Amino acid sequence: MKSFSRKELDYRMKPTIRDVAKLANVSISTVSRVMNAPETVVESKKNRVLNAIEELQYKPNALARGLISKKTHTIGAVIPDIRNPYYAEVIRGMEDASKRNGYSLIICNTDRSHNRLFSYLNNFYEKQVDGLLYTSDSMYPDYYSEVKRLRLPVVLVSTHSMEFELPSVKINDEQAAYDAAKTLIDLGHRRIAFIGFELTDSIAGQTRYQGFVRALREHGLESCKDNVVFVDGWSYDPILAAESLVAKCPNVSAVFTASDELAIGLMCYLSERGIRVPDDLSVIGFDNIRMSSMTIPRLTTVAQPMYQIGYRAVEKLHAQINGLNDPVLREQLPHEIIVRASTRRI
Amino acid sequence: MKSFSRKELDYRMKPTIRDVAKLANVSISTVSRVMNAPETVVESKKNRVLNAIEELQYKPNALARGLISKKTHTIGAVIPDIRNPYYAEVIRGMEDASKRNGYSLIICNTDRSHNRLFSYLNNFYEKQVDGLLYTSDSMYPDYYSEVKRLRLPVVLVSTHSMEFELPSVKINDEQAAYDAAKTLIDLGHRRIAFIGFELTDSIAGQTRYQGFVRALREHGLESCKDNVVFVDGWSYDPILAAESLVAKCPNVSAVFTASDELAIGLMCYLSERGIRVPDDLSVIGFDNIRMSSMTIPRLTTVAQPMYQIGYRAVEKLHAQINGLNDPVLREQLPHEIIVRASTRRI
DNA sequence: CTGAAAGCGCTAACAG
DNA sequence: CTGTTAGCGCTTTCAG
Repeated sequence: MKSFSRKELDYRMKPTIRDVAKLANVSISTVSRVMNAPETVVESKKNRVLNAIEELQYKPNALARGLISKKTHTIGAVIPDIRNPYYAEVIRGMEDASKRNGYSLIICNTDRSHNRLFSYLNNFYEKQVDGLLYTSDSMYPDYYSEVKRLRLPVVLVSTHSMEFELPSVKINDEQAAYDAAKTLIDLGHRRIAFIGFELTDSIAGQTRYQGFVRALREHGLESCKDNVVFVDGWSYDPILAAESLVAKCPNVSAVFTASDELAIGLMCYLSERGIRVPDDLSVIGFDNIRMSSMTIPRLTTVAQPMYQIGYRAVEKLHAQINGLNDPVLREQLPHEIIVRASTRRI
Repeated sequence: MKSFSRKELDYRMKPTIRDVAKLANVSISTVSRVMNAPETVVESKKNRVLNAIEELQYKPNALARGLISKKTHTIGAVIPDIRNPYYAEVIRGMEDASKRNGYSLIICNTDRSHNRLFSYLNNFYEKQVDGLLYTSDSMYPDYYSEVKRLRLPVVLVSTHSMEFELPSVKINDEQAAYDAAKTLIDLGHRRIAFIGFELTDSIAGQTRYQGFVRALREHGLESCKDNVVFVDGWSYDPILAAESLVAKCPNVSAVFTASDELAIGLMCYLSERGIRVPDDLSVIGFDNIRMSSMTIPRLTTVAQPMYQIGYRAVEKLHAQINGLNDPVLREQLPHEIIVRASTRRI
């Protein structure tokens, strides 16, 4: 009954459950039990197994486990571009939450390419990931139906979908933009401009512009609503954007930008043109990336809880994977205005 | 001969190779063959299989495959902190190279915790990753022996080891620091200071300080070699570091910092103290992170090819995994001085 | 409480 | 060229 195809403790091969069983003089089921339900194994055998495991430095093969359990404890994340400090921070939250909940994180950059998006989805499916984190892009119907067909749990991160019933976590972009504009207005500014993301971006583009416009409207400043420059949110040059804005609206006293990078580029451009911030122009950014506290002058901005967004997203995914209760489908985390030195009362 | 434990095309279950075989009316081996060696299958059957695959939207289970092939096409990367713009850029290179070579990337943040480092190593091993990317930390003997014991291919990224025969890719830190200091000296500066990483960091700490000192020595400026402040490379506050330096060396005309973030913090601090860059003080950074081209003034710095470091690291790992020829064990990529506006001739 | 046996989904000899 | 048959390493009934 002895298997000839099997090694006799060949030191070059990774030890398997069989080796442990042999050494401990029990069946492989018993070994399996001490790993998955130790309380069902009698003390004496359990110890023998534990010792064998220790001696062999045995570690279970997750592939074999996953093949049976249908769980890989791995989740896939698609991100537009990890170099963006915003996403870097979000990912950090995802990582920590993943570690906390026993998952590994496979990260993929999409550059918003539809092809890559699908290619990664396919790859995730083949690798049997337990779930998918879909970041900062709107949910396309064809992507949705594919995800649905593959029965892959998903949570949307820094984006959401009204069209589909998908869990998501993000801030309230419209309100955040409103608050930013309101901050400027409360400081006495009446000629305000905006650098935003294109309106085709329904998540960070439209919403923030709408918030900006609502603030203007509520304060009788509707004439400002054309003091706007839109950039492609995925491949913009902050300096160029600044240049366009200054050319288009030379007489404003404050500008709100849809990202801190845009604000930083603007301040760089202004500085080189001899325009002082905040003396000549107030600037308020968006995101509160780390760098924004070291700009010259330090940047006033609306802070997003980036780390928490990532962290919470994993928790939601975990809940979904395990059928746990998760009361709020579309979750909104609070934003906050951080007043620093780039804005002033006028 | 019919298996009762197997479904009859239950729509809720993922299709397996068996379903494809049944539908195409061939054996599972044939299906396997059209996936792995299509040329060995006769056209007619191949088409039937292909159609069945298409109809069922069949996708092979990578776990089952990996269990046999001993390859998961997955690599693990340990990184100190993904939020650091330097690593973010490196990871982007890793990602692209991974995609290119058919790997998925599992990313883990260590915060340089020894525990996390080992815990992730263990996890990688259980998940049967094909190889390991070890970033920016020196190789500890106990870690090395564990990696060795697990027979896990490794490449060191932005770090290297003279003690162990491990492939690595990084720049020449000593020379890069030398060049930075030399740039300042060539500009006429004679009172130069340095903000560096602690000397216990043998990779980015010692080497850069040594390069700095060598430049001083070669130009008879050895008296400057104590114009130095060291920070913990993993948890420093750039503003605090700047404060220390200015307090310690109030009379220097130029400072070289071991990272762009340190330089940015310094410029922020200086600006708030009314010290002008570069008029009163020249500053040269290190890394050339994206932000450094938008600082006020734009930062002169020594550029590391971060993206390429990550990219090349994956290629080296790939070569190692597959026993391909890779002539240079310890690879050094070129750095470059980028002169912008934060330095001036004196 | 414990072992034998049957797979998870797939690849790889090995015969035909 | 193609089907049959063993497993990869592990979990999970099912008897005992």
